[in-house]
Amino acid sequence: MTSESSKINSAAGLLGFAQHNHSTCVSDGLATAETRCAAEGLRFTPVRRKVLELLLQNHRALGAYTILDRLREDGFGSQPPVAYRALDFLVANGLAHKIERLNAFIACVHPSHSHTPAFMICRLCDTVAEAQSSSGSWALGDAARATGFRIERTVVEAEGVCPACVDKADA
Amino acid sequence: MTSESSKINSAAGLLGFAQHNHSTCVSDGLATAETRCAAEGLRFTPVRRKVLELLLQNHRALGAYTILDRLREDGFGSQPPVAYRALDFLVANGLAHKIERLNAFIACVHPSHSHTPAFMICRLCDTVAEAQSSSGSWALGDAARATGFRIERTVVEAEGVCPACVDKADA
DNA sequence: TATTTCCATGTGATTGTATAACATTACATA
DNA sequence: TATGTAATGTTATACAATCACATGGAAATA
Repeated sequence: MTSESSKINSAAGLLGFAQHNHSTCVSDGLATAETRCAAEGLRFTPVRRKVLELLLQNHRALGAYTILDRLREDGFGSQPPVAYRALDFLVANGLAHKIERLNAFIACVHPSHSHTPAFMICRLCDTVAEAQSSSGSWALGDAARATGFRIERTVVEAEGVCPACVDKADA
Repeated sequence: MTSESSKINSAAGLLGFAQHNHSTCVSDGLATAETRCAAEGLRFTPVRRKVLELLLQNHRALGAYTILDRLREDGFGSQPPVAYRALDFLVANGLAHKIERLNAFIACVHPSHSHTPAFMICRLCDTVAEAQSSSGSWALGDAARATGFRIERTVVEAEGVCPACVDKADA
């Protein structure tokens, strides 16, 4: 890696903030998940599929109980574990991420390769954009290596105001 | 900034993992807080002082309800808002930080200057070490500037195994 | 095919985290 | 003393996450 910028997707590619044809996000996401699960012998069951579909519907993070409500409407189980188990599966297999700052979940935008995700959260419109970085590229990595701390997972979440909301914010 | 390492305190200085004379941590922390509050016209009340003292007692994050229990033992109010308001005050004034990953709180180890904190959390002994970085130095900053996203706060938390626990982890 | 095994789903109950809403008290100052 | 403000206290409730246990179906094995 030559510069810090190289570690992050070009800004124009940041889904969520950028204009894009959202109609394909859901279908593409589900198709990718289907393929991946088949390839790895994972069971992409109806509940799991439904939850991923809900997460893909917009580039916002959904709380577990919001998801639960939608599941109930669709005739699935209505107790918390139903949602949490599906979410655990999706997160464990890189199809979704948990946004710790919000205690909420979002679909992964590039589930194909393993990565250390980084997020930008707009506090006004709640849109969440996922940036990509290679693992261990953060400055923390240096301090960790020096101390002997073994990093297993890293949470990087920036909170602020997205381009579309900047006008509102200054008003 | 010349290299990534320059953004983070030298590893040896990472309190929490490093050997240090802990007996002064509490008293020093309280004294610093006292001075700062006086200087800035903030009221360092008994509850707030007690909560900071509890947080300073070890380099671990405490949940709000653990704090609440200790407050009750000391004759303070025992309902959630009592703890949360004190914690809000401490966080707002840079005397403590919230560890989002754990939904828990920890005393700041260098409350003197404003900073964007970064944490290393040991999943075995629950020790949390705070590293320091200048704001905007993270790789995310580049992507943010390019997109037009205005970062107001950044959460950086690494989870893993601390030097002291590495042996246990591999067993 | 029958059976066993494993995994996923479902439910009820419980614990933990956080805030809303409102009443009261302590303190500074006019 | 009267008044405004900040802090504290209490009740109740919303939201997040997990435990324990029962059921059912798909896949593997005999």
